[in-house]
Amino acid sequence: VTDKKVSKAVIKRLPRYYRYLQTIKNEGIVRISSMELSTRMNVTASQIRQDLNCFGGFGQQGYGYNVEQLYAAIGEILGLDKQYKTVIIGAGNLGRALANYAGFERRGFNLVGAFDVSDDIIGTMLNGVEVMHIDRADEMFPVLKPDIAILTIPQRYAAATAAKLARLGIKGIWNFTHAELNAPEGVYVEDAHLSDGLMTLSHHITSGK
Amino acid sequence: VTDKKVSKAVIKRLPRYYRYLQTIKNEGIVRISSMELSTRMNVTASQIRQDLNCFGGFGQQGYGYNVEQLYAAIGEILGLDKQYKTVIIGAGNLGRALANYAGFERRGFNLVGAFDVSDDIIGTMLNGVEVMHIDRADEMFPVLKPDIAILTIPQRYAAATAAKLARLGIKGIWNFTHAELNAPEGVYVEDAHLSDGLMTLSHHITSGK
DNA sequence: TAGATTGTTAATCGATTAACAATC
DNA sequence: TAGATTGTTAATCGATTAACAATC
Repeated sequence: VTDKKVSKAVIKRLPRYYRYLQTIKNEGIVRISSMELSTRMNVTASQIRQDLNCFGGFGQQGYGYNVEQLYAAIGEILGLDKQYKTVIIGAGNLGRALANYAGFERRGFNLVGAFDVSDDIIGTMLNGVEVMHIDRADEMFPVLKPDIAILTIPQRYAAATAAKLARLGIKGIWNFTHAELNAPEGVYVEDAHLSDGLMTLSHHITSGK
Repeated sequence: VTDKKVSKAVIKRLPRYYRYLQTIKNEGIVRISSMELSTRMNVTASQIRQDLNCFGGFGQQGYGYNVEQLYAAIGEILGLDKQYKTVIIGAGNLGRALANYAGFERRGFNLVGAFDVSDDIIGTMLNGVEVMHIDRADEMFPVLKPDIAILTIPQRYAAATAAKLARLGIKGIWNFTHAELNAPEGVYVEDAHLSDGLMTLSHHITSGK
């Protein structure tokens, strides 16, 4: 698995390959050619071969790709063979839904903590952990050692909280707030701006696709 | 607001412009040049001018852009001046969280119905509407006339349900399931594959950004 | 009028697709 | 060996950036 120069566009396509390969694997298919896969996924076979080759030769001439093997390889590139300690920052509706999100634990994202500011929420249980006041983060982070923070708080607290998380040594932030966080050094921010999707949707409906 | 040939890349950037302009507007700034905006947003001024020009000349030479006006114009392009009737299909944790999502109503997305299959959930209230059994969709859709369906159900029911929604005349589907829906004719599908974001996040953490 | 900044065309860059030699 | 299909290079396409004339 030797990386060449891998463009951001390629990385963004990997989860999609991974999802399709999972389905194909579950159908009991053992091998697949770039051509077959391209038909299923509605992309060009050329792109598939080009993309996969960024990470080394997974295929075999005259045969194609071993589904199981390719699935595992992409999973590894995506870091899905690892375990991640995760905390929820903001245990409101969305935070709670994400904490209970099924695919979450299964994919190696283990909830180790949850924080909020509301008295109504603090002390309640969330997927096996007790929700604490955010002020206890400083004391708890060295114990919990979380890798990833899921940020589901109001926009106005986002920037300061992100800075604090960075200071406490978080590696990645999954950002569900409206704010754009300019990622602190060493922290990767993955934005999940739900409202952007909603706007794109409304645009397409209104303009008639 | 005359559309030239507008690329998909441009459309996808509009929500981001919209968000920034909202912030700038709230700061009380009246006019802004492409240069100032480019510094804030960390894109090139050239791209901003190019993008905005797809929809006609919003700016003025020697002056820049009127923030209020540009904000309103982009909102209109995104169809945010309209109202949309929305139904939740799958009133589990995520569905309920989205239904209660603050920015939702505010942006013109009005919940008019919610459907599920679980006896525990049917009959409960969700943001002002009573959750019904999905089998009642056929009877209720002609009454409710929803524009958008938010799909938060298990993957295995996704394809069949999407087909049903299309048959009942839905215009757009906000897809939170793992499944890739090949959009039925006349229906726009906006995918919100949350797990993709999580995979990208894990990749970046593991490979060290 | 002079200065500023857009709208727009041309140049560059990157990403996608096509083609084919290598090889299983 | 012959057929199939990859890995990889070259050609094309589209999107981004630079430049500048138009104009407020």
